[in-house]
Formats: sequence, structure tokens, C-alpha cells
Amino acid sequence: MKLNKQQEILQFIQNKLENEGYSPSIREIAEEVNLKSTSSVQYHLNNLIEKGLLNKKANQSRTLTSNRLMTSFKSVPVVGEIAAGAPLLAEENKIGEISVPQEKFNNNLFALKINGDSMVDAGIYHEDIVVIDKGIEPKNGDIGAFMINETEATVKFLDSISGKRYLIPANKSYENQEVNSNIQPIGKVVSLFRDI
Amino acid sequence: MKLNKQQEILQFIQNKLENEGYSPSIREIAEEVNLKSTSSVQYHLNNLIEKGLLNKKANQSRTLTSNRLMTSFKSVPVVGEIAAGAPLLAEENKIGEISVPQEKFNNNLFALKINGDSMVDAGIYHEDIVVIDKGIEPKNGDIGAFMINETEATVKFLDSISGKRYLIPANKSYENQEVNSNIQPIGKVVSLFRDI
DNA sequence: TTTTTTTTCGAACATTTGTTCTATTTTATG
DNA sequence: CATAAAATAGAACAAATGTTCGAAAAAAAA
Repeated sequence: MKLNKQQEILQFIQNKLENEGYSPSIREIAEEVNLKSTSSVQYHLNNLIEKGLLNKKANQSRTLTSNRLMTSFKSVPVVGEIAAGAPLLAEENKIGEISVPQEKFNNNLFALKINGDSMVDAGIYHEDIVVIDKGIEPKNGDIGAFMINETEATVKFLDSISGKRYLIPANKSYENQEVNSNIQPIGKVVSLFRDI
Repeated sequence: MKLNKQQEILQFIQNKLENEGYSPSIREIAEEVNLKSTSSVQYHLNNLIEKGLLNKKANQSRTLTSNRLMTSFKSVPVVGEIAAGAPLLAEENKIGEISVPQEKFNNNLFALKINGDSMVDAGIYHEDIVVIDKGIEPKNGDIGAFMINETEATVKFLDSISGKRYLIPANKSYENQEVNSNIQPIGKVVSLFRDI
């Protein structure tokens, strides 16, 4: 397809931002899109800025940014096996990171890799990764993450049965577990990732 | 905690990159971290670059980039209901985007929002979002996405039963569907996202 | 074709900016 | 304390870069 100059310029800037990590200069743009004058580029840049497709700080070099490209995702750490004694989010427990949409991001988020099949009937499988919000205390009926004996993290339903609170697996092969002082809520499970 | 100058400089650069979208100039750094000479900043920058914590293009302004910060995720479009007549990935079918790790990214990826419960026994629920690789043709036993009558996209197991190929739901309430010329494979389902 | 609008060019200019070098100060080391 | 190393400062310079303005060319409209 034939691109007009403005599209061509916008495309080049976005590529440069994505691939190199910084904005091209005006002269670099001119060369790329075969314009012989920097002011021709300025002309198009002003249009693109008016349309809201670009931003730029006046009199500062290489400060072009593309709204569309501004990182709309933030990453949260993924925790796997919990090393004995190490606090849940210690660097040594970290096994990777995943990204969540910026609008859902907050600093209480982290992710946990599921070990076992105790929640299969809730569609949570072995090796799935669940995102947990530490800022939300799981309520009855919620799926939450809980720390057991300060050494093991588990994901279960929380609910009350005849006045007592239980961690309830979603798999008939497992038993309910009454909540006691050895069980501390970590947070609420808010989303899930799976590789297939 | 007390930060030394190098950490302070690195921190400032990373913040600027993340918040503004472009690198600070050396003089901006000098002012921020209370150094009166640009060469002092250069001194630290060289160290940081040697340590591999920063990158920079020589003689080019505002080209500092942080390896740690380089976007390690890329986004793929999410497709919802398929508008009649519109090709699967047409802009009008797009309902959002999700991100995937850069190392798993390729240009054949897109995502589809699941409608219905025909795959619940495979842990794929209504309104889950599955990522599909158009570059991988689903084989027997795979979960794939298929286009039916060029108007509807569906996600099912693919398998052979006594010589014939079927789309097989993971839910006993639904029937197998023999693969015929009205059914075109779109790609293989490679991962899954869910909001809880 | 004539007129108007859009796009491009060229050049000159003012800053911003990275680079380099030497000297001075501060901090660590023996 | 004496010495070496690390960190900072200052200034000067060259290059990169954004900005501006008027004119020319090209494209679109009348």
C-alpha cells in the first residue's frame, strides 16, 4: 500500500521508538522519508501533533513520543516455589514476570505459579499463573491466595460453612481446610494466565 | 535507603524513560542529581554503560536506554464478535489488546474472546481470552481456532475418529462436528488469559 | 487555465547537547 | 600521615539539533 508522508513519518518514528528505544532527530526523519529540508519534516510533525498522534517537547532533541505506543502494560513479578524462610516476594522466589494492562495495575499485584490440581474445577490448572492483589482481602466466595505456616502459598476458595471459615479446593479429591492462625490471607486472585 | 550517585542517576534515567518516554540530557541529569559539571555525569554514565546497565549512541542526544526497561512485552489485538463480512482481523472486530512476552511474540499472533462454555472441561471459560498463532496449523489433539462458514470463529479440540476429523468440544453437552469445507483452521491456541 | 491550497526547499540562526582535557577536591588505602 | 584512587568541577569546543522565514514547486480546486 502507498503511504502518504505523514503516515510514513509516523511509522518511522514508532519503529525507531520501539526498536531503538529513543526518538529520531528531525534530520534523521528527513533522510528516511526522502525530504530534503528539515522544515518539511517540521511541517508534518506539527500536523501529527495537532492530530494528537505525536507529542514533543519544544526545543528539545529527540523528545518525540507516540501516544499509541506509550507502554500500556506494566509488569508484575511471578513467584514460584517459596524458598524456606524467604519472604514471599523476595528476589530469590521470583521466576519471571508477566504484564498486566496499565489501567488494572497497582503496586499490590504479583503473580503466583500454581502447583497442583486442587483448583481444576474452577478452571485453574497446574502451572497456570494467577495474579494476586494483596490489597484486596478475599471475602467469602472469592478465590484467594493464602500463606500456610509462613512457608507455603496456596490458592483456594474461601467460604463459611456453619459459622466456620474454610479454604475450599475446587476438586473433590481434596479436603476443606479450616482457617486457623496458621493460615494468613495474602490477597485475592484477580486474573489468570496459561500456556497451552 | 541512601543511594549512591550512580544508582541515583540510573534511577532518574529510568524514571524519565518510563514517565516521559524519552531520555534526559546529560545536563538535565547533572541538575537532578546535584552535580555541577556535565563531565561528572559522563564519568558515571561511562561506568553504568560498562556495567551493561545503560546503552547510549555516541554523539547523539537523549539516546540513553536502559536494558532492564526495554519493553519485554509486545501487544496483540483481541478480536470479539466477528462482524458479518469483515475479515477476522479487521479493525472493526478489534475489542482490545493484550500483551505477550517478547520472546514468544510473532506476527501471526492474535487473541480471541471466548463465547460460550463448550470448552469448560479444558479449562477454557466463557469470556476467557485465548491467544492464537495463525502460523501453526492445529494438529490432532491440539486446541485450535476454526472459522465456520467464514462468519464465525470457534475454539475446539481437533482430532480424528475412525478416519474422519472432528471439532470436539470439551463439554459433554455439545456435539462433535465433522470437519468439512465450511470449516477452515485459523491457527493453534497457545495461551489463555482470564479475569476473575 | 487560473486560483488556491498544500507541500517542499534552502539557508541561516540560536540552542541544546555530547565530548574532551586538565585541575581540584574528596574519599579510600597503606 | 602520605599516597593512590575515585569523584567532581570548569571551561572550552565541536557537533547535533530544533526553529524560523520566505520563496518555490507541486497538487488540488474552481
